[in-house]
Amino acid sequence: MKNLNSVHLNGLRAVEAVGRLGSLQAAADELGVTIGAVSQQVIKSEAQLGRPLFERTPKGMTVTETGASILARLREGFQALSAAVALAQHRDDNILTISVAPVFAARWLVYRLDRFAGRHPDIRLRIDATTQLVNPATSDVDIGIRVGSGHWSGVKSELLLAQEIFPVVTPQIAATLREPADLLKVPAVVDGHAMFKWDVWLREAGLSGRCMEERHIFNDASLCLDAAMAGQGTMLAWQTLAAYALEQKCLVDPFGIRARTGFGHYFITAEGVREAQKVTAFKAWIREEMEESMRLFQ
Amino acid sequence: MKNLNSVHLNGLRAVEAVGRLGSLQAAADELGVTIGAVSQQVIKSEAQLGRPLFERTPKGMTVTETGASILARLREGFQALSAAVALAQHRDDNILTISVAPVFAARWLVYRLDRFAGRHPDIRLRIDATTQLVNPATSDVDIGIRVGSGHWSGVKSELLLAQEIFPVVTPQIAATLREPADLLKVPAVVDGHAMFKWDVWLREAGLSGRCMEERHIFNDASLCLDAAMAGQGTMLAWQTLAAYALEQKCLVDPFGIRARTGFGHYFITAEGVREAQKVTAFKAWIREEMEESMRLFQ
DNA sequence: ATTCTTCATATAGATTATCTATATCAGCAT
DNA sequence: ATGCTGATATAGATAATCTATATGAAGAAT
Repeated sequence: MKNLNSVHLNGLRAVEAVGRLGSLQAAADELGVTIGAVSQQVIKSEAQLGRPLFERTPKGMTVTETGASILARLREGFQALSAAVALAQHRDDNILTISVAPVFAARWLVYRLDRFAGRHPDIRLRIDATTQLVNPATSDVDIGIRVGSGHWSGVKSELLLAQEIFPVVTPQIAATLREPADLLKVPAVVDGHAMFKWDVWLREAGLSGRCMEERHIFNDASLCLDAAMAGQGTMLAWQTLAAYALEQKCLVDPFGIRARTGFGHYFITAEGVREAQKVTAFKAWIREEMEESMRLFQ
Repeated sequence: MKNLNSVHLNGLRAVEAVGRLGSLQAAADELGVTIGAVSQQVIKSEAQLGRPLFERTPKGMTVTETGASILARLREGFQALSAAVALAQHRDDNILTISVAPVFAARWLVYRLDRFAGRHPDIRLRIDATTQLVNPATSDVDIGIRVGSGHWSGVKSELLLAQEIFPVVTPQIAATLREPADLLKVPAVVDGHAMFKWDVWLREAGLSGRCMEERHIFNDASLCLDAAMAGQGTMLAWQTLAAYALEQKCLVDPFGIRARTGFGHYFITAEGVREAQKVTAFKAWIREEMEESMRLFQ
């Protein structure tokens, strides 16, 4: 599209408007400039293109034949540009764009969306599932939820839930366990991206210095949980990851021993910006759902 | 498309280029400006649209989700504008655009076009049939042929053929005529737009002061000739109008008396411009065809 | 820990594009 | 002859766009 370097886009727009509207006056009205400006731009554009596009008659300007086919394409072009601008400037205040980790979406949020729709029928969610940290001030996201230290620069973070870890196994495996030390002999499936290690829980369970039989490593926590649900061993899970599987009794926490990792679930919003009502409503709803979800851990 | 008034088209182009090429540097190369210029334009366009279109990462700029759909439309738009510019700047030197009166095209030129194609296989004609006088300097026409005085301002005119008029009738009507005065009793069909009257011919035929029985008036010379060919009377025709009908013996010139109108067929070209070779070739061909066509009047 | 590289942004001021205001021209209608 | 309509030309003001340069952030290499 380097050929556009040899012409002025404003001039092409003037040409298109005159061609479509039939006179300099009508084009000037639409473009918000004077007749003289449009006349100059049309004349200059014809020179840049090396071809007359209009014939001047006492009754006004008529399009030449080749001008007609050129104008048809100009019109397509400016109509597409206009549609782009309309799309950009359109504000649908009833869409809330949230950014969450895929695993959070898949293992906790997706099961609750109907309840959000029931509570807030006027708000539609747009879920951007990504592991990358997002800054709502410089992206088109309204709010994010992430697990981490909470110390991220450039954003406002608000603790939602302190992260606790605990082993999960299938009920069949759980039936073979009598005390926490029995767990040392169960193969462990490992989430390679996890920000914590087994020793954090082992310490909490009074088994400092001991080691798990770590086996398969997964690059996705969801896959890792699937492996545990398939009976391939135990996984060191956290609340939101395991909540639904626990609730459905596909997995159990055999001893109820939980260790804090020092990390947490945080809301992420733009710093120094007054919070939109839909964002406030969403946070309140998430807090209620989280509170209800955590009851099954007591 | 008034919404385009609130944005800068050059800025939208910078946005599109960055979105398509992935970096400020690549976009700057295509647009022929510096990185700083592109950066400023993108930032200003995001402000004008009221929405971020890119997320800035250490590896470069990535498109936001809504940015992607906006950029898709911008791309369509600039591709169409680029196609328009390419179309305008394209020079097909093998197309010759001529402007002739519709009646000249229909009654004389169209029957000879195969011979032009045979003689000049590399030149394609684009025939703009219109009664309006054309100025090749200010339109996209290369050459015109018109009947008139030849005194038109702003153009160069070159006599091709002096206009002569003569009555034409069907062979059946001709068989009933013995001398020119017999024609006075034949109904005359009249071309309302003709620049001459019957008295010009009557004077030449030695019938000054006499009158034809003028009947139906037509606003199109071709229709008028059709009426004559349908046996509805005599028409005062001129050479190029009647040539083909005479050649096919659908009509005859009963007495061979022709009067000069003072008008002529003229080539019309742009003043003070060196003639393109294809224009010269076309004129030479027309002169040969005209010469051959006029032989049947001798 | 330090240095280098890559990519984007900010700023000041120069250059170019675009605009307004006004005068003028051509053709048509009265 | 006059008035109206529509386009064009011109001078100069205003805004858009650009270059040159400095700066900042993040990641890679040492």
